Amino acid sequence: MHKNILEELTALVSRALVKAGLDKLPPAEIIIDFPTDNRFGDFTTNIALKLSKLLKRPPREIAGQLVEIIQGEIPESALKDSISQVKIEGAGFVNFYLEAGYFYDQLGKIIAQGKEALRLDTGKGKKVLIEFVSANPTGSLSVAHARQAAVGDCLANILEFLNFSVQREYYLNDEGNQINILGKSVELRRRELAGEKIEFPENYYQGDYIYDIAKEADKQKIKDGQLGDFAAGYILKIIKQELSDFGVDFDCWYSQKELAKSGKIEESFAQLKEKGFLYEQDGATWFKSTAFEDDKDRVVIKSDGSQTYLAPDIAYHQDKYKRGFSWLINLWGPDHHGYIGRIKASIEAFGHSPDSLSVIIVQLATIFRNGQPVQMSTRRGQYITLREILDEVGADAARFFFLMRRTSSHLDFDLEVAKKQSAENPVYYVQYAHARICSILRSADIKLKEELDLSVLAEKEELDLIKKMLEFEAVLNVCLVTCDPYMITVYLQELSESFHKFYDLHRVLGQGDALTCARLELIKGVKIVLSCGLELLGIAQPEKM
RNA sequence: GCGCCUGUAGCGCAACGGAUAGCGCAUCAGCCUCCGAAGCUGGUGGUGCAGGUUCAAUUCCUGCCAGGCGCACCA
Repeated sequence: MHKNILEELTALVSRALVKAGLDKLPPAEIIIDFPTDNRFGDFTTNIALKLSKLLKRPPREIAGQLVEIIQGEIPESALKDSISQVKIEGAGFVNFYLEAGYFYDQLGKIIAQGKEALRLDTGKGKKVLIEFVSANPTGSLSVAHARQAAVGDCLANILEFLNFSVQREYYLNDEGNQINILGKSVELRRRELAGEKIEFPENYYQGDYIYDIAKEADKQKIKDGQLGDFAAGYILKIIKQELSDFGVDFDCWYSQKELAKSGKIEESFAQLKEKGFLYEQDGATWFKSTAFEDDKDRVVIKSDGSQTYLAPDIAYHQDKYKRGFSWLINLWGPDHHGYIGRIKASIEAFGHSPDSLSVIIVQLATIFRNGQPVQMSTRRGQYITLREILDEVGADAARFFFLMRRTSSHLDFDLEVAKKQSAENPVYYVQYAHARICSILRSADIKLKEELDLSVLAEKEELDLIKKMLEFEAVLNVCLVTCDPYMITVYLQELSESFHKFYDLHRVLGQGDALTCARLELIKGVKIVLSCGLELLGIAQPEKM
């Protein structure tokens, strides 16, 4: 049995190319793929089409030469029992048709090993730090944070599954201007509660939660000067609880205050200065980010002597590398996209490759209720919070909805649809397939002694289902390459569909021992893959609904 | 003005540059004496506009049109 059919086929094609003297393309150009439709075989490669221009020969002629050599190679290869046919089809595609036995072997492996059979060692233990949410502790988490939380956590799950060593981190903005304003907001509200007439500035935090904090601060007799820290601590506790209820747990809460105290900011400035990337102008200190493809240089110390937000951020990213991470992933809101250039510039200034930092811009989600967008204003403290979404639709539906569009796309999230327990709601479609399988397994009262023979699974729907299961690892790879978990949600709906189709046409129970037994194993396999995918999404795998 | 994201069926969306562009809702017609009908089958309906690259473009590039968001010595 082969660990990975894609690698084996790639190797086979590669050898054939060498033998034919046609190895003119870099090895990475050999791509073995799932065909768009399974009437074109089980795997396909477009290599002949790619070579056509280079060799100035018709693609089908090249394909013919390759197929001939490949057919000669097969008896010597590890795939000799698996490949049934290699054919040229269409414009010059080389399509591989596999023996059914291959699929039975793979199914058997999944049943025997469970989800471990689906695991890949792509990461080889590489240390990756994924930073996400990182909202200021000045109010409840918004919808935007909620989507980032879902995407970040799920991406981290996938990377862990692919054997990366992942740390989830939340950068905590626990000092600075916003915290000062937060403290003053609480101070004013406290005086108001004490009966004093106050003017509440527009740029202060308007939400009602400030009153709650003011009451608590009063009870604990917190001094005015401490209110910022007190309020931030109070809110942070709420944020942690919200995230935890959403199924998102961070390994590290990185405090900006601690960073400032550590002297690391000054240290990074000293290094930048030494390298000649800092200069003074108009009374401010500037980082020469234009040396690295930023639009303009950026102020790090303002003319009044205080630091901009960029100052600790430069040191923070530098510190990520110092802690041993070789791949940094940051999830930011779309309002931060202009920030990418300067942060990449800073890591380059310290000699790191800009490619070692992946910045993922998570586009906004618009909340709808019955088809009408819900208006939001953060400034006035009027926005839908993660807490409200959790209370209204639950963590499972919320996570699935946040993940089911490409991360770079806007997302419409209708609370009423997410609440519906019907086909309109894809999360139930997938969970229903899982529950249905569990139900059949519960009804199956069979203790068969007969040898299990999966080869009785010869129906089209049975083979389609097995093939769909085997696509799972390719889906994980797409998630890795695109740094986007959403493809899993698409895949799980497809796998569920294959299962429902099978279920509708073929009965599992009461089909005679041999067939029933094999079909039970088949649906056990589907359950393993569904369950694995749902687990990566952070969504429950219900046995009953 | 500049930058980012998005234009696919009446609506919401899918398609790693690949072969006959898929799915849900809506709508029309069917499928439960039988493992869960929260399911399945069939019908209707199609890539914003104009160029370019490619053997091949919904996908990549340029321009235009339309929508969303962002453009601080704020964080």
